[in-house]
Amino acid sequence: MNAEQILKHHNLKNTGCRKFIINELLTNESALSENEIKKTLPDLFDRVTFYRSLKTLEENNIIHRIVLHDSTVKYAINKEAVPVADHAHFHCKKCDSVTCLETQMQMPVSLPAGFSVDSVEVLLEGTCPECITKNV
Amino acid sequence: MNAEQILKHHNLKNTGCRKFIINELLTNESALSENEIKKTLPDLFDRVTFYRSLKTLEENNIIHRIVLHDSTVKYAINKEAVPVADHAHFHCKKCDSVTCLETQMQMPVSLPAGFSVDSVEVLLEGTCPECITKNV
DNA sequence: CTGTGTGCAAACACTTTGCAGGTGT
DNA sequence: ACACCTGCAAAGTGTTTGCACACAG
Repeated sequence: MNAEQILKHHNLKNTGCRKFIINELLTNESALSENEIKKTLPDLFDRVTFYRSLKTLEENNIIHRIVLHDSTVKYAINKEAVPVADHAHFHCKKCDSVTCLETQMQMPVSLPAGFSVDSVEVLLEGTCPECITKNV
Repeated sequence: MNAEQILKHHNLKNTGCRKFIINELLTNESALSENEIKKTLPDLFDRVTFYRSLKTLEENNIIHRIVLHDSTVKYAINKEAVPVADHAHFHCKKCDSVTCLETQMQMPVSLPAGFSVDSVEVLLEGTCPECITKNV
């Protein structure tokens, strides 16, 4: 599905900013921050429009938000094959890229009594394959 | 160990703001945000001093920083019994409290090939025991 | 006494809100 | 035509930096 199809499928208007965000995320392996999304065309859309579009896309489960340990926020496309609830994220501290790991997640802790858990987020940090091979 | 002992043990000067932060975190079950720490005495120390003290305490492994999915930051005391690297955090969406779960963590994903992992962070979200019993 | 911590002012980055005008359907 | 999206201005929040003074060791 391309950007226009995705938007139509979610009954959202097919606007420039939304299409642009979806396309940037579709053509990119890793999750992107707002600034990284805008990198190719920095002044095409207003900052505010970006925030509102990102919010809309997130609310409609087209993208998901990833918050790193240093508080930076990145976004990634939701893929059917990789349900948001069930995958972990990998943050490479060398190149700062964030990847959705497509492997299914297991419950990481033995659930303590009395807590009711709605969602689990897992963030791995380390070095990604590209950086490991580069730094030989 | 009390606040002064902790600071001395880490070769840090025994200053008011540092003592205050450590004491607030020691006397509290849950992790606290900057604003929550300051709640009891809002104007005792400058905002900037808080940030610098929090940074120092974090760098010296006296406290650790927890970033929630909504980007808010909380801090918790490092306990010997609960190594930072090995415990998960629980965020109650009802009362907004954050708890360090003292149970040992298992590796949540089957490690994909080629990635080198330094650290794992796990954030559970849901409802805490107190809120569950209250809302009967 | 000396190096470090603190307070104040200012700047910066990120995000939200209100409103007027433009656009998709 | 109408609802909704966008751009601009402005404000709010969280955080950092520079500098002069104060304080702990």
